Amino acid sequence: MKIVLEPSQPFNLDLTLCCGQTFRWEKFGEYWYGTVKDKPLKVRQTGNVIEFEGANTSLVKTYFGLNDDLPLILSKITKDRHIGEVVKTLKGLRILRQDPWECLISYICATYKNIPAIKRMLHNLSKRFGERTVLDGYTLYTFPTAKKLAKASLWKLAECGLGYRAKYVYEASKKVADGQLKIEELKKENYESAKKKLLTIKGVGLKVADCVALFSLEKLEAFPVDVWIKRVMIRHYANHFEKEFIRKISFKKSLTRADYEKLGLFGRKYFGVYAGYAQEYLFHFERMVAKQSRTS
DNA sequence: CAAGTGCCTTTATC
DNA sequence: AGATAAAGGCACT
Repeated sequence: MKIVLEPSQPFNLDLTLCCGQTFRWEKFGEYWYGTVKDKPLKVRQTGNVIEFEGANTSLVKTYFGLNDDLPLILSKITKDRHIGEVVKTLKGLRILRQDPWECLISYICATYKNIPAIKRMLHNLSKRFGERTVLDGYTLYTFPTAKKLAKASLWKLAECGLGYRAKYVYEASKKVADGQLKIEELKKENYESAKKKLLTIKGVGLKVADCVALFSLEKLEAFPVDVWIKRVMIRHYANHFEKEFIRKISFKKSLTRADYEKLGLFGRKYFGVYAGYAQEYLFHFERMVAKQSRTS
């Protein structure tokens, strides 16, 4: 099937899938292959045409954020010269609407790991506990359900490379499997309330909760603060904070709860209701710059 | 190439 | 409240 994008609505599939918000898409030839919910999906973009197989148009539009009015969002978050440059460079990157369950487990696993390692963990989990499907001769695995992971042994989860995260994944799986946590329902709640409930899960701190809220619960005002965003704040937004605060977070390796809240609140106040978009643009740009300066 | 550092952090403890 | 340590193991230098 096909979607023809409005010329006024920029979209860049490669950027959207490569910027680090999602971890399980793979490109084979022309097409990107992945699974959404429990179905394999392939997608490619040629200019303003999106071709796909495995889902209906409505799901594809929702999943890839194509219902967002991107020009409006980008104009709202463009508050200064730096973000202006970033937006210009990465225009077309959209926030996905991922499956909340997969997103939760992904970001529990993501703590204190780099992206290649996160991809490896999630691939191992899916290969071992997900459903195997084949599309165009490529083997794809669906993300395992909560029930499936709740029945797995801690030892087998750890074997997927989760390390100490295995117990968090296991506990979260039980909570979701037995209905203690209705994660889909959190979409209906506001940002603060959804975040509060996510924080009751072990292994979910402020950063993970913000990522799940932003990437799967439609909370576009969430502003996750990780090491990269911390660097962005120090490099480009230091004048919005006291010198002493910047000095302190530059020196310290990890943020205190209060430090995190301060940076997150700044992000939401400064960039507004679409702060999450600003976060992802700034995040990806900063990582690209870092990569470039390494290879040059 | 080996060894060291860092990783989209969180929890436990004091 | 804030500081500190510990936690798999992989990826990069």
